[in-house]
Amino acid sequence: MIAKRLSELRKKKKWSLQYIADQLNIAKSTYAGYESGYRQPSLEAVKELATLFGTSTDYLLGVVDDEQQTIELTNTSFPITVDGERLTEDEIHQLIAFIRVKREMAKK
Amino acid sequence: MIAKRLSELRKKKKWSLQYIADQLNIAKSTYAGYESGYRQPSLEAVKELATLFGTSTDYLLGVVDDEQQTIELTNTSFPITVDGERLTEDEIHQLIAFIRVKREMAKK
DNA sequence: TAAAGTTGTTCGCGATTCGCGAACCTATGT
DNA sequence: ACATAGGTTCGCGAATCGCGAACAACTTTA
Repeated sequence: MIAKRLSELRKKKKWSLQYIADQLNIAKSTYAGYESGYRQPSLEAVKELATLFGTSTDYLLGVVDDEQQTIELTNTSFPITVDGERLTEDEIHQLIAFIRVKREMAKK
Repeated sequence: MIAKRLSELRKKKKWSLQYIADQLNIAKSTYAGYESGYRQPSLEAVKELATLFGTSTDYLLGVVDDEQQTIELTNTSFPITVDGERLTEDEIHQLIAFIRVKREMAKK
């Protein structure tokens, strides 16, 4: 599974095997092994690859199928900030209302 | 890192080494090696452990901490949705502007 | 209370897998 | 034609794996 995901992500980014190998400080053939399924990356390498590709290890390992996490504002348990300052519950509700009104008006 | 996390999680759940080993179909000594740091679990084992503990591989591997992740709107790394519908770049900018204006007015 | 389990730790063993450079092919550019 | 870059595969030595065994410290059972 990780082999397929790595191959897809790399092609999407149009990166070469050598480039990724350089970023992780491993041999080109080593990384090639990851993509072909001939080798399994170390846990450390998996972490670095997730960072490099801007995705999660859960995605690389196939635990989840979404490359990127999406944040649903109406149902989020995460703190949300603007300019580093956290939004209050009320502010988030205002933003949601704003978006809903905006969309409703766009329909007419 | 994974060793520490596994040990913490197992104790929190009050499970024995043997119980986890049975769930993963590996030897007790093998799992013990994971917790002591003497061995590294396979990628497959990491996935199964995340499922068993009800956590993410990102947490097990130490990519993220248990602390809640905060989403900075001005640095939108994730897609954001309201009622399941994704916000456009413009909409996000409007929300940011809205919050900034609101804060500025609150100062006066 | 003696015997039988349970738990967690560590060890050595054989087998597996790792990471590497080398070699090779194809395509592209000089 | 030659050089360069990307991608694939191979064999090698070294590192690591997963296992059962053995052990001490408790806890449970008879």
